Amino acid sequence: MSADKKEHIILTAIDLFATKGFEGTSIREIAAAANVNLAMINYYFGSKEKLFESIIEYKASHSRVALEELVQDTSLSPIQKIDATIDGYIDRLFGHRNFHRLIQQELITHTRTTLQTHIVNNIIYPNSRAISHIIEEGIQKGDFKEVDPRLTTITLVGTINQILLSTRYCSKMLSNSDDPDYNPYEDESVKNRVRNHLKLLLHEHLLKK
Amino acid sequence: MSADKKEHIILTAIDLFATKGFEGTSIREIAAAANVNLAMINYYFGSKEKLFESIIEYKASHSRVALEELVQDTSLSPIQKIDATIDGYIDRLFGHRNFHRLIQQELITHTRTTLQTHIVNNIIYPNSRAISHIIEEGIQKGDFKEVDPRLTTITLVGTINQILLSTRYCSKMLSNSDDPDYNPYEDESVKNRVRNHLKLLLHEHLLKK
Amino acid sequence: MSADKKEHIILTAIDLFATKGFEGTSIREIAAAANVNLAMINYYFGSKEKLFESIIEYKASHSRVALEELVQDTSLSPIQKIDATIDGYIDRLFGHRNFHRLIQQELITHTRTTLQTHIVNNIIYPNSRAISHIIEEGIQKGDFKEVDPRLTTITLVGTINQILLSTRYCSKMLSNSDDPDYNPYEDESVKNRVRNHLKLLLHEHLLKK
Amino acid sequence: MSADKKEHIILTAIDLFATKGFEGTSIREIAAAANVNLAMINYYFGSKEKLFESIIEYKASHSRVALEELVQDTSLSPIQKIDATIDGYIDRLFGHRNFHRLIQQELITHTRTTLQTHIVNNIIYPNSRAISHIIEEGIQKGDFKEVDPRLTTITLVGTINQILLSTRYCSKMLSNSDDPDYNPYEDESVKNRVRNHLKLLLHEHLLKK
DNA sequence: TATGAATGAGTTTTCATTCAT
DNA sequence: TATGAATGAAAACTCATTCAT
Repeated sequence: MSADKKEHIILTAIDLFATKGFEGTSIREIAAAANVNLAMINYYFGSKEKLFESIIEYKASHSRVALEELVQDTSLSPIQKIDATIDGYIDRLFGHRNFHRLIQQELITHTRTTLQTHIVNNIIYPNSRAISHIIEEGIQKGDFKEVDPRLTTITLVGTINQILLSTRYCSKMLSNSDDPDYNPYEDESVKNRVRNHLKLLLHEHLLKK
Repeated sequence: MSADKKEHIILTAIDLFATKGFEGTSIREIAAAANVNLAMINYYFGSKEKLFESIIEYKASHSRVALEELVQDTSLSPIQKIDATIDGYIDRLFGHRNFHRLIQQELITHTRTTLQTHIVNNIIYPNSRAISHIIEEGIQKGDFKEVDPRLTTITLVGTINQILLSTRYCSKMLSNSDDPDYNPYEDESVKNRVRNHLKLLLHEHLLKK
Repeated sequence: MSADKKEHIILTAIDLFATKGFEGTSIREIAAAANVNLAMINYYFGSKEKLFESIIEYKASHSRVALEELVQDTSLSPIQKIDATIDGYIDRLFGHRNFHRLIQQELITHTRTTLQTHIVNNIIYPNSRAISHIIEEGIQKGDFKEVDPRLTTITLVGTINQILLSTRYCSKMLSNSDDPDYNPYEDESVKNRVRNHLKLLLHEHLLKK
Repeated sequence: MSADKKEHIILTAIDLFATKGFEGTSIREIAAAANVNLAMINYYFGSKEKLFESIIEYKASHSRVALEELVQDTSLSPIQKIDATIDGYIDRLFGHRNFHRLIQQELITHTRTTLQTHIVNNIIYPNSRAISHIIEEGIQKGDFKEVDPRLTTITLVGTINQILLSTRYCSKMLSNSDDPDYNPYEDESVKNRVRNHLKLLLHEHLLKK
């Protein structure tokens, strides 16, 4: 099978898994939506669960965050790194929100324990730890106040996650919209509003006066 | 069926749904875990989906938040209301974290559209709007800065949700623990740490110097 | 339980069985429709099947046809007996059409073999045989032609059954009506039309010129 | 699945549905009788109800009656058309008596309303109307008396249906047989007797002297 | 490599019936 | 006598997976 087709299946599966959940989606539906043969999915991915793992792997390799490099970067001040993190996070998570929702579901439920461990240890935690390191660096350098680095990280990540959680909630909260067709995630003004809020919030929280 | 038994089934189902998802949990499992006859669940709740709705209803009526009263309360200053909200939210959400996870899953996925609308309109959104109102009141009174009330609310809610999301992530982030038996949600020091972080964060963000 | 209540259940069950079939009707539905306790039906009739038998018994004793007496009656000529049979049959079957449909279903299918034998031997066949006897008597007396008495009986019974079979078919055929609320069986003009047709048909067929 | 296997399942289902009713027959039984996997029936027909619809469709396309052509045929006189109709009907209905019983059950009960409408409008009524047309043509041409065409049609159809209704009733009435193994529908003498009776009956009823 | 057909184990749901009171 | 609660058995249906080609 061409790599293109494999990718096509993965992208189709991400959307379905994200909106219907892993057990709520049948490989029959995925096959139909991706316009491929039902048996092919098992043939090429091995099983439904392996398909899920392939999705994780594919995304992990295609959208790795440059956070670790950011941490190492000596040309930027800690607060500049924080701003860069906010900008990067918002762009990336808003763009891959379905994959992100997938991950979150997998974290909330934990049927596939080893996979969850993998996700936490290799995807979620490293990113959070990198942000924490930036904050710790700022504290050490005397730029930042003696805040709780881990919880500050959680606030940053949690705010974005809360927005990504539910289109409906997000629309109601940020646009007072009940229109089911409105997509707040592709509204640049929403993105800017979030960016500004987070930067303001964290500057106040982190920077010494 | 006695109300006790009905409640027992609901509480059992919440835990299972929360950890394995709605589709990932069979009513067989629920029946076994609750030690009741398989057919009884359908007999008394009508269907698996109706059981889910019963859970929402039950929880909505048993754990209604006193937020609206807090908004109306004239004896408290806006910042005191924010502090009370943080204290109340943390206690309540930590205590009902499984139900809370259930709700979040339902929001991420949206197979049951009308139920989701119900949850957003009647449970999630009213609480968030109440918090926003407190912030707006503070701004009007001149106590608070001209922040974004909605996004500030999202930060408050999102931080707690992020912590509740995954025990594993929370343990790693807040206790550096890989022990699968450690429960950070019943660790008072964790709760206090979160409380202090949120109060500090929001005081800085909201209060005029 | 009062006899009235028992009768009420039976009458309710007849209507449900007639329109949804025996296996297509649950005793739960019957209990709900008759406004009685579900367990009571089993308690008083023993089982669903026994309820069915009770229906047969009840109807057999409450609407027994006077055909046998008609056969014996020496004051009427054979053709007068035929006319009386037509009149009586139409009135009775049109009035009890739901019970009649019940019986017909039971004859088409034959899951309950002994009950079917009972119905044929004690309800259906005796009536048909009585009509055949009248015809045979007419032949013997020289009033009637040498027709096939059994098949002539079947034509008489079959014509009425065909009309009773399906309200929709009957409405379309006899009234050109597609109105789902129209009830041809309570339309006196329809009954008269059927009566006249059958009498004309059988007079021509039976009577010597 | 091969068309043969599909046909095999349909034919098996017709027999079971005809003798036990639709709700009285489980797809398990059908699968066992047809020697196919239980899941395959749902897999290929979609559901039990869809299987039923497939049966109707299959039969409708495989045994369409040539009645409409008969109506148009100008080389035959009306009474010749009637005779041809009788011959054709008897052969066809006797041959497909199980499917015919199926249809009749579906007409008596009416759980599946739209399907019933389909059957009446597309299968039953067109045939009856075609026969009525022949009779009307005979009346117009002056060959036939001014009879009731619709009721005369019902008599023709109803007589055959009455015979097909129940093997037991038919055996007792036409052969005085209580032998449960006797099949009157494959007895040529029975068929001839019915043919002759109907022709005699209708000739007398229709033809001017 | 690719796929239509097939299947066994699982699901939810419905049912007639029985039980405890 | 009467009934709300409970239950075992069976129903229809769905599913991921495998097989034969």
